[in-house]
Amino acid sequence: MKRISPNEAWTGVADCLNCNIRQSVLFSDLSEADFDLVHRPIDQLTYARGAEIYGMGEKATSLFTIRTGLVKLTRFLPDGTHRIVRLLRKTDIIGIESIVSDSYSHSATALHPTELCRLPVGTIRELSNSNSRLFHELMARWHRALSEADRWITEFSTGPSRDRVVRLLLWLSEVEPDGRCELFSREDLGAVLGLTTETASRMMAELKRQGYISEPHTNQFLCDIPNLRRLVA
Amino acid sequence: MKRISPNEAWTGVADCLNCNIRQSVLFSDLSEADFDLVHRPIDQLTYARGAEIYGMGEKATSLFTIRTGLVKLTRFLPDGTHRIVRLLRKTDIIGIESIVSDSYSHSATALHPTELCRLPVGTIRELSNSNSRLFHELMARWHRALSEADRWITEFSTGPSRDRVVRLLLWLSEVEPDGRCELFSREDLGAVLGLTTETASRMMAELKRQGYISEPHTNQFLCDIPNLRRLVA
DNA sequence: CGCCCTGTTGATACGATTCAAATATCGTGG
DNA sequence: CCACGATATTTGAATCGTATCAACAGGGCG
Repeated sequence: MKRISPNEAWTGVADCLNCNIRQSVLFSDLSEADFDLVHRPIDQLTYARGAEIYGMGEKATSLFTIRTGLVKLTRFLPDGTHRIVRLLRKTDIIGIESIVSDSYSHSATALHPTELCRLPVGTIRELSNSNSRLFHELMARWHRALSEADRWITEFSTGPSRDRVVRLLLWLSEVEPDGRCELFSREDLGAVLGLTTETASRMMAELKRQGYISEPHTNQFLCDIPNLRRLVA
Repeated sequence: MKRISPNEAWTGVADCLNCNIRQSVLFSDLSEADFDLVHRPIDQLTYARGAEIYGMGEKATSLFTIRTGLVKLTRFLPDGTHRIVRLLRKTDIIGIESIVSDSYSHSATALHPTELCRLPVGTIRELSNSNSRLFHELMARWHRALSEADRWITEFSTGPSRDRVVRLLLWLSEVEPDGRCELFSREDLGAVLGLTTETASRMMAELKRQGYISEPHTNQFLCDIPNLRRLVA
């Protein structure tokens, strides 16, 4: 439940012009001249599993591009309960609300070891005034975020627990080859799907027994995608 | 279940300069000169209860500002089930995805009699190139939409059915004075909260019996806001 | 080695769904 | 304006699924 001593490390200044995920990144359309306008350096940071990137309500000063890893966004309700409202991975942006809001809307925590680029919001604001492509790219990001939120509602918050688990496995497999997918704690799994830890665990165990998934290493699963798909068709 | 012959009516060309919700509208910051750039007229439309405004997957050509009424956005799953993913009301925008997407992400249907202004997406795209305030306003709208989606996940898709119903009643009361709130069918209520029609109905009946809400007219409720709040604190 | 944390499993209680029936409401045409 | 049929809502009883509480197994770490 409680996660203490999160751990974060600075790993260098980003070289955006030679970024290896450049084509899917916020700055993909920027010219070399545009980069001259970026005065403050863009830092690269590494977070360990469980490390908090920012907290809900904290002053929002930066947005982040995920280079590798998996990040959860958590929201807390007044009654003390909480729910994971999104999972973000390579090339996704977290903290995009900093452009238009003073504070972060969620807590962001690394679920897997994660590398980020930190973009000071001032930089983004300046660039987006002069660069309409960046603006369009930003809009597309908002759209993507909203689409994911909608999927969360329809796929991860609706229907019986087994279907929700299956849909999440399929979602996690989307970006990895041959049905590989890396999971995380049963507690977080429950918080994604609006289920208890025990139910999440039971469903995973049952899928394993029925041969839909196997677990070569801890939390490294192999999914029988076609049959899983059939389960939730 | 089935709603046929939805009904829509053109009620005039909008006079944006003298709009009575101008301060909360997308064009609030536009100058008179900006409006000269708006070549195509902005139509005002009226929709009856149950009328479809656009369908999921349809070619997205316009976005709409809600002047009065209540609109549901529905998403359909491959297995045939559906879920209402957002409710939108006065000053909200629907179809904002048309700016960056070819097709609408949801079906939009009027739950109450509804008046809209239809803004051709071309107009928005042109204006947002030259007008950085419109830019910023658009971003703020995306942010608002995303925040609402997050509320949907945490408040309307999590926890026991009674709490979900109560949270929705509080949400509906937010924009109306003294705990008034206008509801809609139990079926839609269920589709908002991820519950069956029967469960939604039972919860409403129980809240009524316990005195938390009363129903002076059909689907016109009076809510005891402080005590309802206490229920979900 | 033993402790703590996470995950798994079991038994039971509770809550939501399902199916069915009765009642209320709405819209329409007489 | 009322009566009728269609539709929506409410209620009931049985079933099913999930939460809860509790116990236990396994792995990692001091």
